[in-house]
Amino acid sequence: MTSEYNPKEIEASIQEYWNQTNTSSVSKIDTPKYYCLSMFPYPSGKLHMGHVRNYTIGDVISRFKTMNGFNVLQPMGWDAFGLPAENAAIENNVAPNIWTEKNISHMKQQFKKLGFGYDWSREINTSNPDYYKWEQWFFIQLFNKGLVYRKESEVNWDPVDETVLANEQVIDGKGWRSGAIVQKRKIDQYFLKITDYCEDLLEGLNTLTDWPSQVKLMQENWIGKSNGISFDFNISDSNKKFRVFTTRPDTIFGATYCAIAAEHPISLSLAENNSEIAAFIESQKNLDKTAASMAKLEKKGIDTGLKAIHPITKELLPIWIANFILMDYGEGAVMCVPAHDQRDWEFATKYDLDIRQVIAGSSEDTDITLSAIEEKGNLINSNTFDGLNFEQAFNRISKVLVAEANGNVEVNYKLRDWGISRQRYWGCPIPIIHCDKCGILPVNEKDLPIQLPEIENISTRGLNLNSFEEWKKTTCPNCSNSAQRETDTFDTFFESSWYFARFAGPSDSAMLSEESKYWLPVDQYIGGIEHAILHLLYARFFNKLMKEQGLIENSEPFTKLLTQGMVLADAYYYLNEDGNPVWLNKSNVSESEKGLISVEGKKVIKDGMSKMSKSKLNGVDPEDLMERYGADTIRLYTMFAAPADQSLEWSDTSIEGSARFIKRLWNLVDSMRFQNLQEPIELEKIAKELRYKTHKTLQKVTNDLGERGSYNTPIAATMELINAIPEDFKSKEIIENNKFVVQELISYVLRMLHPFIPHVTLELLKRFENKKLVDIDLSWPQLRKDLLILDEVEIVIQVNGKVRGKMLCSSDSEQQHIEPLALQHENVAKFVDPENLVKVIYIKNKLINLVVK
RNA sequence: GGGGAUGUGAUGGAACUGGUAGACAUGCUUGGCUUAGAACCAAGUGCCGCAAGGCGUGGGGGUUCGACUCCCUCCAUCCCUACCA
Repeated sequence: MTSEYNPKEIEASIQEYWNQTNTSSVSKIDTPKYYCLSMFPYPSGKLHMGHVRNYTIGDVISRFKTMNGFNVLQPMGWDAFGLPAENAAIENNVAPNIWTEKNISHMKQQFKKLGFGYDWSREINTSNPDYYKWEQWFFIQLFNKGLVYRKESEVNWDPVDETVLANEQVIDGKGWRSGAIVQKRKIDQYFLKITDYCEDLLEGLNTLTDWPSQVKLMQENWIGKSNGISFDFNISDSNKKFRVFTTRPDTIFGATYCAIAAEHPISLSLAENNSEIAAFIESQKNLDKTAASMAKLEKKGIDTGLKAIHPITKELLPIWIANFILMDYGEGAVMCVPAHDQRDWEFATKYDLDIRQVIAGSSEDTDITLSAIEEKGNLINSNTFDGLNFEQAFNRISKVLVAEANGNVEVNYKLRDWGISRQRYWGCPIPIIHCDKCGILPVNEKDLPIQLPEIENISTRGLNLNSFEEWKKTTCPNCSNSAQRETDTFDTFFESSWYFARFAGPSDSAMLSEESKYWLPVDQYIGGIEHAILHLLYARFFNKLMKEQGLIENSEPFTKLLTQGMVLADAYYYLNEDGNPVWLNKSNVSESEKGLISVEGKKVIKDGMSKMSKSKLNGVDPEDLMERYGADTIRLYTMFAAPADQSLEWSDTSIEGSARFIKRLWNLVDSMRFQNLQEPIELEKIAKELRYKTHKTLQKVTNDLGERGSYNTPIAATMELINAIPEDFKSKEIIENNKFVVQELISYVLRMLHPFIPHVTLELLKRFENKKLVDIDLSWPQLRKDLLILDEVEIVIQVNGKVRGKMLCSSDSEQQHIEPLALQHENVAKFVDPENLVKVIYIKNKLINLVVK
C-alpha cells in the first residue's frame, strides 16, 4: 500500500493540476487583498541559486497568505533591457531581442518546474513596446513639468571599440574587450531632478515601519543631508576668488591650505602658461572617479604657487591642485583642515604642509601626528572662538563668513540628480526629437511608442542607436522640417522603477488602469540586499512622481520589505605563470596528500565562501539539482539552510538532509489513512503532551511566517514535532484516542509545510484524506488556545546565575511556594547556605535565582 | 575613504522581550541490516576532566542577581559606493 517517493512524477502531476485549474491567476476584486512581489529577474539565460532563493521566499509568503484567506497577487516578469543582451549579440551574432526571448522561454519553464504560483496573465517584458510605450509617455509628462534637464557629463570611452563603457566594463582603466586605455569624454546627457525630492524621500522613510532598519539607514546616508556653508576665498595679488563648501566651519582656524580640482577653472587657466601644471592635469584626465576607486587613489597634487587669503585671519594659504577633489562635487574646491579631516591630513603629511589642531580631542591619547581628529569638540587655538562647542562655533563663525566672505549657510545633500542617458542599443529609446530650428522637443504622444529599430548586422564593436542612420531621420513635431531622433536610451533602472504598478493594473489605453488602485501598494516586496539603495530609491522616487501625476494614491510603493542575503559557495583557483588566478569549478578539484590539486595537477588554493558568480565558476545550477532531487527539496533546503536575510552558504551534503526529510515524511504519512474520529474528552498523559506540542508548533509557525518573517525556524519546529511522535503511536495497534492526536498532527504538519513544499504536501493530503485535489481544504489550521495551557511547568533553579537544578511545579506558582522547594533541591543545597542568602529573583514559570554571599 | 551588515560546536544554524547556550540539520563515531557498498534504522557527539566540577557565543573591558542578547573598544569577513542588474 505504501509507495516510493517519486518527486518527478508527483511534481509534474501537481503542476498539471495547477495549470488546469489556473490556481494562481487573480480576477476577483475582493478583500483582504495581498500583493506579494519578488524583484523580477534579468533574463540572463537560466535561473541561478540567488533567483531560486528569492522566488521561493515570495512563493512561501504568497501561499501562506492564500491559506489565510487573502486574495493574493503574485506576478512575474522580465527586466529585459540591459548590457548582457548586447554582449551576447556581439559574441554569438544573435539579435538581442531573439536572445532575450529564448532566455525568457527557458527561464519561464524553470519557474514552472519550481512550482512558483505566478499569475502569468500579467507577465511583463520591459523590452516589449506595449510596456515601454508608457515609460516614454511618462517621461514626456516629466519633461513637460520641467523635471528633466540636459547637462554635460563624463562617460567611459573605449577608443578602439568606439563605444561607451559601463563602469564594470572598465578593468584597471582598460576596456574589457579591446584592452584599450579608457578615456573620459564629456557629452550632453539627460538628468532627472531627484534632488528636488530629497526631503520627501527622507521623510517617507519614517513611514516605512516594515522595512529593515539597515536599508532605511543606508538610504538616509545616501541622501546625506548636512548643514554647511559656502563662502569665497580671495586670491592674494589678484582680483580673482574661488568658492568652497564646508560642513565644518568650526575648524576654519585649522585651515592651512586650499585644494582645487584638476578641472577647476583656476587650474585650467594656470595650465595655459605652466607646463608642469598642464602635465599634472593631463595625468589626472582619465582618472576613474567611482567612489570605490577614489578610495584606493594615491593622493597627488601640485602647488599652484597662488595664495588664498584666509577670510578671518587674513593669513596666506597655499592653493594646491589635488586629485581627490572632484569638480562635480560641491564647488570643486575646499578649504583643507589636516588636523580634522583624514584626507587632508594624508595630503598634508605627504607634501609637508602645516597641521594645526583647533578642536580638543576627547581623550588624552589623541595625537595629530598620527591621524586627524575628526570628532566634534570644543574649539582651541581659534582666537575669540575658543571654548565654543560645535553648534555655537558653527553659528558664530558662519555669521562672520556671511558678513565678510559672501557666505551662505545652506543645507546640502549628497544625493545627485539621476543621470538617465545611456549610449546603447538595447534599451528604451528616449522620446525626444532634435530640430535645428525648434531645439529639443518631446515626441507627440500619438506617435508613441518610439520603437527600437530592427538590427540588420551586428557590429563587433559596441551597439548603439547612433549608427541607425535611417531610424534617426524624422520630422519636427513643431515645424515639420526634417529632424533627428534622440539616440540615447534610458538607464534600465527606469523600467524597474514602475513595473510594480504596471503589474497591478495593466492596460492598453493607459499607463495604469483603475484596478491598480485596488492592488497598490505592494504589501510585501522581496529582493536582494544589493538593491538596498539604487533600485529601491528610484522606485520610491517614481512612486512619488506617479502620485503627483494622479496615477496612483499611495505615497510609498512597498509597505513591507524583505532583503534577502546572497548565495555563497566555496571558490577555488590556481595561479598561472603570470601570477593571476585561474578559477576552477569544484568538480575539477580533488584532495591529494599534497593538498588540493586540479585535474591538471596544479596546486589549488581555496578562496573561501564568495558570491556565486560566472567568473569564479562556483555556481550551482538549480537545473541539475531539480533533476536530482526535485523542486520541493531545493525549496526546502534554500529556506531551511539560513535565515532569509542572511547569506546562504551552499553545501552539497546539506541538501541531502532536506531530501531525506521529505522521504521520511512521505514514508510516515503514506502508511496512514485518515479516519473521521471524534475529538476525545480525556487523553493519556503522553498523548496530551503530543497534542500540546502540535498546537504549540502551530502557534510558533503561524507567528514565524505571519509576524516575524522567519522562514528557517518553522521548518525546524515542524521537524521537531514529527520527531516527537512516540514510536508506538505509529503502529497499527494504536488506540483510537491516540490515533486522533496523530491524525491531527499529520494534517497540521502537511498544511504548515505546504507553503514550502507544495507538491509533496498536496499529494500526501490527497492520499491521507483520500480526496480529489480540488476537494482538499487548504486553509491554515485553527489554533486552539485552550490546548496551550499546562498544569505543570519546569522551573530552573540558579545559584548566582548558574543552573544548579530543575524541578516540576504546578504552573503559575508564587515565589513563596517555590523558594522553599528550591532550597530543598538536593543539588542546590550543596551550593546554598541559607544564612548567606542575600537575594532571590523569581521569574514566574521560568526560573528562580538564589543569590548568595 | 564613506555607508551597511555579519562573527555561536567539526559545519549550516537555534535561543523571538536580558532568564536553561547549542533546538533542527549536516558531518563524524559505534552498532544493526547487507556477500559488499549505497540507502535505511538505532545510539552517541561543545571543550577539559575518572568524577565532582570547571570552561565556553571573534578578542579585551563594562552594566546586571543573570549577557549570544545592552554599552565601550579592538579584530576579521562580506555587500553597496551612483553606467552590472
